[in-house]
Amino acid sequence: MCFYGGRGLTLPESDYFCSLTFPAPRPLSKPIPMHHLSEQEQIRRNKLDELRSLGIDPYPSELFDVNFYAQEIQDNYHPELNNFQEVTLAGRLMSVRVMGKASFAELMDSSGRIQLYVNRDEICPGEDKTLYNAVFKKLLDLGDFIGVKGYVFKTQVGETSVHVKELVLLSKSLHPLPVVREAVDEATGEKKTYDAFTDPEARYRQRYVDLVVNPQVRDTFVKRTQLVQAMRNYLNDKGYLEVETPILQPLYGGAAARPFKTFHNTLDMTLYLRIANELYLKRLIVGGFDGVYEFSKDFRNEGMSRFHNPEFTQMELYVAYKDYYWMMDLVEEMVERVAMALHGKTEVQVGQNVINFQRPWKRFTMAESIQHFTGVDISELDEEGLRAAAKQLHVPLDPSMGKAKIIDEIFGEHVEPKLIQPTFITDYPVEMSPLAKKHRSKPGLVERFEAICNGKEICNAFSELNDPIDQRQRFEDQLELGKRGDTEAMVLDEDFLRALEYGMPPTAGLGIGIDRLSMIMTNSNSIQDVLFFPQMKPEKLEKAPAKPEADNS
RNA sequence: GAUUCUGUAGCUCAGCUGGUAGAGCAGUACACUUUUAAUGUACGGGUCCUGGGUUCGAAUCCCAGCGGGAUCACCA
Repeated sequence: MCFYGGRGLTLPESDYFCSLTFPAPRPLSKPIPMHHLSEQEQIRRNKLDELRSLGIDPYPSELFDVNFYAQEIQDNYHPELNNFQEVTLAGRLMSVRVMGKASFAELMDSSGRIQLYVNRDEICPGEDKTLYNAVFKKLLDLGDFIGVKGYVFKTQVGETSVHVKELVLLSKSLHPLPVVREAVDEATGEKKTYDAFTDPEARYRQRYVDLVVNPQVRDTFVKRTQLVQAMRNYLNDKGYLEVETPILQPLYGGAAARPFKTFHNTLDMTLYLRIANELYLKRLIVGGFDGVYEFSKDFRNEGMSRFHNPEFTQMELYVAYKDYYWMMDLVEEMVERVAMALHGKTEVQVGQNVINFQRPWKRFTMAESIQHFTGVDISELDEEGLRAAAKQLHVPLDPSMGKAKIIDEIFGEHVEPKLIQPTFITDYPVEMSPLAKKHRSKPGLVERFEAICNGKEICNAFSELNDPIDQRQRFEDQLELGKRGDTEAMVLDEDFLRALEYGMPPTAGLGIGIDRLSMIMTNSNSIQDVLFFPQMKPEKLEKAPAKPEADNS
């Protein structure tokens, strides 16, 4: 069966490379005056025409079945085994070294790279040497997708290579890729990279280019996905239900943050993009599920930094009949498992530090941690005393700050940045946690913990507040804050209160920042490095020619 | 939002006290049948982010704007 026709310059005996009737050459493409073309871009466009005039479709439709990937050949080829003697590979052409009638090239597929050996008389066994002399040497460019068939061997210098017997163009690249090259320094044995594609703006805007030329970027995103999969597997094994809740919400809730606002035309109403999942997931616990979780994009209309993107990913989990101590155990186990899944060990290099996620993690109450790092015992202090302590510790305050906020400032200034190894901080002031249950024995505190790692919070969890009367009071306190101008104060969600009134079992809840955890697990310095397409201002592109207005008459 | 650095060829970067731009890689052409940052020779390639200003003359100095990075503030 021939399912790969349309190639004029390929070998007829191959399934993939069979020759059928040529497609009629299209009219030569003229330079399209959409934007300024560089010399190299124009040359590549000209090559399209030349290819078509040779009967070669630069964008063939037929599938191209590969039977191996570059990496598995690199890993498993042994000359004495004489394996990989019929391989079909496809990928981008990343380098070419022409040496007369033979050439070396590098093919990159989704797994990695492998060298190709292309010999004129092997790919052109007959009189016609056009495929080699014209197509391969002149009309192919770095970045083009090609397919090859051949056998694997080792060159004299020991490089595992594919001896190409057949070669086809699968897709022409019109935009030159950055040419990044690597070499091993003979003196030091270190790998050196030349002309790396490093400009952050270009890398983030054109992530596709970043992914093509920077293999470590690809690794980072694969690890991010593995992280999510490891968590999902863990939670599924426990029998919890993955669910989906609304992103467009008439009321936003579950966190202290400013929302994005949008509008639904048919309903004629304002909607908000969710800032957290909490209130919907708890409704599902009310509804009778024992354990529910959601990986969710949340949206917060706030400042951006290397730790903040306007949309970010959280995993929230709620489990009935549990409390926050139980949830700490779960977090330890789950994150340890993530580290193992990604690195095969519990230690992870992050910047200058090696972070060890092995259980058990250290646990301090917030007051203990402050005492440990500052020597000040805040647990018995009133607002006046806290203010004095903050001043002594050089923590800047403003007069509007209450007791809880002052404690939070001291903690943020003197404790959090020093917690490098994963550490649980427990028992927060009630004013900062309007959705958490009051502590069973410590007045003024709630049953809440955060896990801090590398100086940053990676998760936040409580014994969930399920007393509807208390919850209403907390919401009303938030409304007061809102009236006083706190733009992040929570709004009162009457339906959520109604749900609690029906009764919610004691429940432990968790929110874990997937982007933050990904940064740590991949040793990334910026959230932009763990988001494929971080939010950026629009790029100034040259204007396309004005489109005629659609005729709606 | 504040401070600061930054924007030059497809990529990485030079470009001094102002005189209309250079290098390496990439590209084009030729040579070369096991190379590997292949090599050799030759040749092309620029809206110096944008707009003003100063000047005989601006990539360079000044002002404004746009984009980006870093740090800080708010936040996860």
